This record gives sequence, C-alpha cells and structure tokens, in this order.
Amino acid sequence: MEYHFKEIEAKWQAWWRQNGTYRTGTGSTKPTYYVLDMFPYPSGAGLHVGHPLGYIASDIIARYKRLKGFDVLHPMGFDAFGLPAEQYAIQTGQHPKITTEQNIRRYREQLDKIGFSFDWEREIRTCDPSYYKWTQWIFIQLFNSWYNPVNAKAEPIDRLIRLFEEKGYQPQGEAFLSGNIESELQPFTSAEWMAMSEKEKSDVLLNYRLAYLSDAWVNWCPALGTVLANDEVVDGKSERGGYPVERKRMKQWSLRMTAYADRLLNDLEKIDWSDSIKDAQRNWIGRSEGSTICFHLVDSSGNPTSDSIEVFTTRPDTVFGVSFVTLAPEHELVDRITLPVYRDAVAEYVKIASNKTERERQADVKKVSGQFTGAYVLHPFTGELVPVWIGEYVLAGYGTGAVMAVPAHDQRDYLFASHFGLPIKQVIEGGTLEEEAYTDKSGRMMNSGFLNGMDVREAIPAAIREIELKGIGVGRVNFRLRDAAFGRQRYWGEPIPVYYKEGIPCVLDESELPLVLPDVDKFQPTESGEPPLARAVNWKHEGMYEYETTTMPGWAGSSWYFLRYMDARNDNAFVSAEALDRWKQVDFYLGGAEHATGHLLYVRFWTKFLFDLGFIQVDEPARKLVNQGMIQGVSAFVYRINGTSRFVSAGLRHEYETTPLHVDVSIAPNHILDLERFKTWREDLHQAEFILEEGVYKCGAEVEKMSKSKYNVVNPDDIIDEFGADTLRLYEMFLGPLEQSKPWSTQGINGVFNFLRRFWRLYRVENGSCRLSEDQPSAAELKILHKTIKKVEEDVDRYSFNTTVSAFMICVNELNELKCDKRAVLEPLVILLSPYAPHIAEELWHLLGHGESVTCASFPQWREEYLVEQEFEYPVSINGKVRFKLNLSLQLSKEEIEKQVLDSNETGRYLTQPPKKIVVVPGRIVNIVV
RNA sequence: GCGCAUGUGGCGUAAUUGGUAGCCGCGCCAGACUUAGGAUCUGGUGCCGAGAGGCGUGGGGGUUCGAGUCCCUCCAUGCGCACCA
Repeated sequence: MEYHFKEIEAKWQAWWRQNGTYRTGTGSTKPTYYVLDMFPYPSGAGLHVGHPLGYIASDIIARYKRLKGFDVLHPMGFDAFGLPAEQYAIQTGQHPKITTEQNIRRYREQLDKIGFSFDWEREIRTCDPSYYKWTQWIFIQLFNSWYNPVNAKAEPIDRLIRLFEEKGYQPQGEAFLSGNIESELQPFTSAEWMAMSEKEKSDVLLNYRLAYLSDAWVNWCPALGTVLANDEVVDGKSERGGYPVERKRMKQWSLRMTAYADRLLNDLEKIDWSDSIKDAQRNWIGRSEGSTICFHLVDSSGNPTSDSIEVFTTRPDTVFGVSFVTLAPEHELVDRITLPVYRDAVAEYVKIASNKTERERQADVKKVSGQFTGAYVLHPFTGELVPVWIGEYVLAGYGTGAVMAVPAHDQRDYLFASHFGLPIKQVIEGGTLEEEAYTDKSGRMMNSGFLNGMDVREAIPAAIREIELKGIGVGRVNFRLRDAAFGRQRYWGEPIPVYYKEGIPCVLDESELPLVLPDVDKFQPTESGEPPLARAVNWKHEGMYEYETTTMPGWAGSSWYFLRYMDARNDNAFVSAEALDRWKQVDFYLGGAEHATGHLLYVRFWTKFLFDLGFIQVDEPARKLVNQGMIQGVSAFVYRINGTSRFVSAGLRHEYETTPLHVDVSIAPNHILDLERFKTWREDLHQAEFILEEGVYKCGAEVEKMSKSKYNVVNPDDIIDEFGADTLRLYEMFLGPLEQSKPWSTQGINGVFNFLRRFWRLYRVENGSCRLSEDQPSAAELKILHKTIKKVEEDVDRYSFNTTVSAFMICVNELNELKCDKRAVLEPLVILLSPYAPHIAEELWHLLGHGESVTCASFPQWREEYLVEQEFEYPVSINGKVRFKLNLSLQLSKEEIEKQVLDSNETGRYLTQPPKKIVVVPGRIVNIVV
C-alpha cells in the first residue's frame, strides 16, 4: 500500500487531540524535563517556514525525552500584546483584541498541522486578564521592593522605611543607594524623616523602589507616539517601523535593572548559553572600573567655591594630564557656571544639541563640537586652573555626565583638544602624539607627581588610593546598562496598576487585580497628547483617583511566562509552590538570537528579582539556551527600465537604466518569471512588456529576511499540502545545523519525501497490517539497528538533527539492501523515527498492532556487542601516506598489531630500512615512520 | 574601531574532535524497466590527466609520523556593540 500522508496526518492529529496524548502528567514520579520555545507574536502574516524550525527541533527533544522516561513540560502560547495590532487598530478602528484573536486562531491552525506535541491546556496569552493579572502583581512586588546592596538582593521596601525611621539617611551610608540614582539625596535624620509629609516620603522612596517614577531622558518616537527601551532602538530608529527616535525628558516609569547589573553579568558563568549571547549581554551591561574625582569650581578671583564637578574616569592614573573638563550639554551645572559673556553661545550650543535626534548625533560622531563656558575648576593635585567646556561627545546618562579630558591619552579628548587648540600634556612615556593619542594601558608615568616612575598598571590603583585618601573621589564601578523604561504611551498593553492620590503614586492592592484594560473609542493619543488610555471614561480608582495611563512594554509579559506554564490555570497565585518545586526552571530553551539584549536580559532580571523575594527557587530562567538560525527568504527581482513599463531579464539589465522591483516568489518558480501571472499580479502591470534572455525572463535573486513586504514568504501550509508535515519536519532539520542561518530553498525536499516513502515500504503494509517476519534478525541487521539507535541518541544530545536525518536514510538504504523484514528490527525503528516524523510513526506503530500511542513506548537501548567489528581494515601509512590495507582483528593489542604489520608481505615492498617508530591507533590506522 | 561567528565539490552539507576529506541528500551523466513519472532500480560523479599519477577543506606560514580540525598571520562574509570617559 502506498504512503498516503494526508490521511495519516489528519487521522493522528485528530486522535492525539481526542486522547489528550500530550497532556503533561501531574502526579507522576518520573524525572521532569522542561522544553520551552520562545512564544510567537501572532502577526497578521501568519507563520512562515522559518517559524517552525525551532519548534520542530524542540518538539523532537520533547518527544525524545518522553521516550527516555521523562515527564515533559512542552507548552506554547502567544505574546499577544504589541504594536502591529494597535497600528492596525488605529488605521481601521478594529479593536486589537479582535485582530489578535483572529491571528492566534490562524497560528494555531498552522501549528496543529505540523503535529507538535504541545500541551495546549497550558496555553497562555499575555493579553488575557487572567495572565496579566500576575504581570501586574509582579509590578506591584517591584514597586514594593528596594535593592539592598549590603545583602546584594531585593527586599521589601518596608525594611528600608524602618531603617529610615530608626536611623534616617546619611550619605556615608551609601550602602542604601544602588544603581544609577539620578538625584542627589540630602541627608536626613530619623526625626526629619518622621516629620516629612506623605508626598515627601513618597518622593524619597521612589529613589529606591525597583519600579519607580522619575524624570528621565527617554527615547521618544514621535511617529509611534511612545517611549522605547534602548534595545527597541536600532540605529537611532524604532525597531518596529523604523521611525526616527529622539531624546526627551519625561516623567516616566522605569525598572531599576541597573541594581542587578553585577549579578546579571556574573551569573552568565553558571548557565549553558552560547558564547555569542553571553558576549552580547556582557557588552550591553558594559561594566567598567574606575573612580570619581571632584574638581572644585573657582570664583572670578580664582578662589575655590563649594561647587564642584564630579567626573568618572577609568584612567585615574592620567589625572596629571588633565587639560580641561567637559560636561554633557544636559548637565545640571551648565546654567549655573556659565559666565555671562558665554551665556548666549552656550545656550545656543545646548539648544542645537538637544534638538538633534539620536540618529543625527550618531551620524555626527566624527565631527568635533563643543563650547567653552568661561568657568574654571582647580586641579585637585596641581592646583592649576582647568577650563570647563561642554561637548556633545559627553553623554548625560553615563557615569556622572562629566569627564576629565586627557588629550594625550584618550582619542576623543585628543580630537577635541586639537580642534580647539587646547594643551596636550603627556603623562605616560611612549607614543608620538603627533597623529593620535597614546591609549595603551602600559608604560612609565611621567610629569605626574607622586605617580612618576610607576607603570600604568601600578599607577591606577595608586591613584585611586590617593584620591580616596584626599577625599576627592571614590573607586567606582560603572555600567553601560541603563534602567529599563517601563511605560508606553500605548493602548494595547498591560495597564500599570497604579493610581495617583494627591500626586502620590500608589499601587493597587492584590485583591483589586487584574486592572482590566478599559475600552476606548479611539486608539490614538488624545488631542492633548495624552496616551490613549486617557480616553477611557469613568476609569478611576474608587471612583476618584486617576489611574496611570501608560501601559507596560511588550517585554513585560514575556519576562516571566516560563513560570506561568508550570501552573497556567492558577487563580490564586502566579504559580503554585508545588508546580515550582516540580519544574523549577527551563531545562532547554530555544529561540532566536535577536533577543540577546532584550527579552533574554529582562527575563533573567525578573527571575532574579522573584528569587530574591523567595517566590521561586532558581535565579536563572533557563539552564540551557540554543539559538536557532534564521531562515531567510530568497527574494526575486524584476528590473523595470526607468520611465517605461518594460522589464528586462536579469542578465541583460546592465545595458539599461533600471529600477529593481520585488516580485512575489510564487509567480517566479526557480526564478523564471511567469509572465502571465506577473501581468495580473498588480493593477499597474497589465501593460508590462518584457525583454527576454534565452527565451525566458530570469529574475534577480537576493537573500533577505523573510517578510511580507519583500514578497519572499514561504508558507509551511503549502509544503504540507504537497509533501506532508512529516516531510516538512524532516526537511527543515535536514537543511543544515540548527544554529546556522540559511536561505529557504526546496531543492532536495523530494529526497526527504522519497526517504519517507522508502521507509514506509519497508513495513510491507497490506490490508491494515504489516507483513513482517518474526524471525531472529541476522547480525548484519542488528548492527544496522543498533548503529542507528546509538547515532540518534548521540545526535539529539548535541542538537545535531541534520546528521540524524542522514543516519535514518543510511539505515533505510542498508535495510533495503538486505531486504530486511524482521519485526525485531523494524519495530524499534518506528520509535526512533517518531520524534522526527510523528504521524507516519504513529500509523506504523498501530499497524504493528499497538493500541497505545508510540509516545508511550520507550526508547530502545543500543548494545555494544552488536556493533563491535571483529575484523578491521587498517590503512597502513608510511610517513603519513597510505600504502596498503590489512585486515586485522580488533581483539589484538597494540603490540600484536605492530608485529603483524611488520611481518606482512606488504611491508617488504615499501620498507627498505627498519622503521624509526610505529604509531598505532587501534581501530583507526597504523603509521610507520622511517 | 571593539567583540562574536563562519569560510570544505555545481548546491545543502558530513567527518567518530588530530587518524583513508567529501558520508547523506539535491543536481548531473550513463543504463534498465515501464500503462512516459515530480515513478522505481543499477552504475558513475571533487579538480587536472588518455593513463600512471598529481592537486585539493579562503590565502600564506608553523607544530606533528599525520592538520578541515591545533598555533600565528592575512583575506572575505555575516551578526552584535559603538563618542560609555
């Protein structure tokens, strides 16, 4: 009987659904294994062939682990809040809830066709109130917590309040501060604390809360009308949509992720993630060690004042080379210190700088700009007067927003000094300084007072010691990582569970959750520029207090979803203690590398926070992470001759002035354009004429990201229709190593399809059963089986699925050659194949007479004794060159092999002198060195 | 500029991790069979060469009896970060 994939796949997909085959066990005593995919955002375009790549790989692992006796948690859900649904809503008035619902239904249909073993009873959607209730709950925990640097963990804010009540706050007790706290706190005593108003207390506490409201510089995207996090800005443009982004100061909810910078960095060592992801995170966190130094400002007669500028430097050793100090244009001291003569020029410079978008600033990187303020500071060691400048190259958000400029040993300072004719003072021997700064961290100190004669490596700690001794600064670690902006001026997101009572932000009580997203009449911002939620009518806490109108960012819901799957239907807790105890953390996490500095950092942050408060037992979300490569699309192009409706074939296009145009890959099979379909493809192409080459129109090809706008999307449904889901699954795995990006191509898919047909034929299906022999298999047959079992097992352990598919093909070829029809060989083979091609395996398993799903089978054990070769053909090489081959027993010892090689007739033909040395690798090779 | 990957036949790739480079699949060539197919089967297929043989894993150098694999160096491509003091 033929292999009818359509019937088989429909039949078993229905059967699995009816029988709840993939429901995760609860009371089982089996060991557990948690396999997680990054859940998709359900976009309107549907799944393309790139999406399932990772899902197939993780499904193989999940099914394999089940066969190996594990209780496997393998859930799926939808990251359902997000911009595209909202943009669509703004354009059409369609509620994003409805579009999202439709898209999810479509995704689900597509996923079901591929035969995944997801436990859909645990499905979660981030936009579901029963889910975001707990996202809001976690926000409340963040608001009610601070980071205690003494214990290096988050603690309830009540504990800090008690400390204030008992001891007040002294600046020396810096221990209370954490992260990049922006405002300088004034010290207060416990009595002063008690005397503060509620509002004053609230303001102080906001400096400590892990979710806090502050005036902050944000990435503002006018086109989207919202604030974006740093990882959502790419090249000065929004990640979604590519709109320009500018800097803006706003009242803004943020999460104090910087408090966790150290742990996020150090704990990378204890997780099994790829080097590239870890490096990207290290880079993003950007730890650098150095020290702060205070420079006192002087008055008009040159006497020191109480005002000072604090700088951060990683090169305190070069402090004697300081020839000016530069402030960021946004620095708070700029107004205060600028001399009247320079006021206009400085105001002008600050205005130009602040009006620039992020993108313009980046484009101007090479251009030096700056302005003198007229102010001077005292050099803390030499007492010399040092001019104070402002310059765009100094960033307000990093360090202290001020730098000490050492032109001789820092390239940016060098360019600045050269441009404005400021002195360049060498303090380290070496380098010429004629062309560029000498920035090596080695060499002997000169012109540097107490540091003279030291090497740079000694000078750095020595300088910090002296700076601390003089009380003008402290050794400090700085991070590039910023706190995460958490409010979005959008509708389609989780409402932030905060209301304002006399200007004081208050969080809702747990019992009041979820704070459900209210309906609004329109989805754009209000006329006064308020977020869309400001349109909600009668939406007030206790009928009187205004709610926060920004919503949470897209990454909020995905920062803890892995926990919710453990206990997805719990109404009383975000996850129960029993479920946590059972599953603990993700054993295998699979997803795209593009989330390296976004989702993958946020989810680690939230996990650590929940761990600190004792809600969970692990402080990392996933033990093992694998990034699947992207499947790119191969776009097809036609070339329109400028100003005409004539199109020229790719090979001839250089003879004309042309404009390339994306054309849908479906009307250009094998990159040969279907002229008739092209003409009807779009209205404006009816009149198209063509210049052909070799009788056809050849399209240009380019590998690009698969996307609707590039007309290069390949839908998995089409492949399934033609070849079946099992072929799709095997083919996607066969395409190449999982982690490698590759362009989609169906070249060779029929090789995989033919393999499945050959596999099917092996089982001799007739009239509803397999006509197999019950005889004992031969040694050769057993060897093929056990070799395959071993290979499949080894490959899955190193996520090498493409080689496994090859191993299956070899196995079938060899069994075919032997005309093997032994049940004892063919039955275990079905189990082996079932993770890869579950439908055909399930069908055969039942045809072999089993009533239960193949999922309930156990993975066969390979046995060494079937694999051992008694004889081995040894290539014998002389000086590395293979000369002859000898059949020798593998049982022989190294010495015996050597002896037999030398005694063989063959050696005489090649050896004219006694060998110097013989190298034997048993089972491999013999090499004779002469 | 810094960091991380990756370079192997016409193509996708493999190589037991230092041991006969090119498994498996696509494509191609030749043949068989046939109710002419997107079918099945057999043989062949890295390059040069009629052949013996020679050359071959981005280039160059090194270590080793032996290198796709290890070391140095250069080149190319992809990704990430980037005025971070």
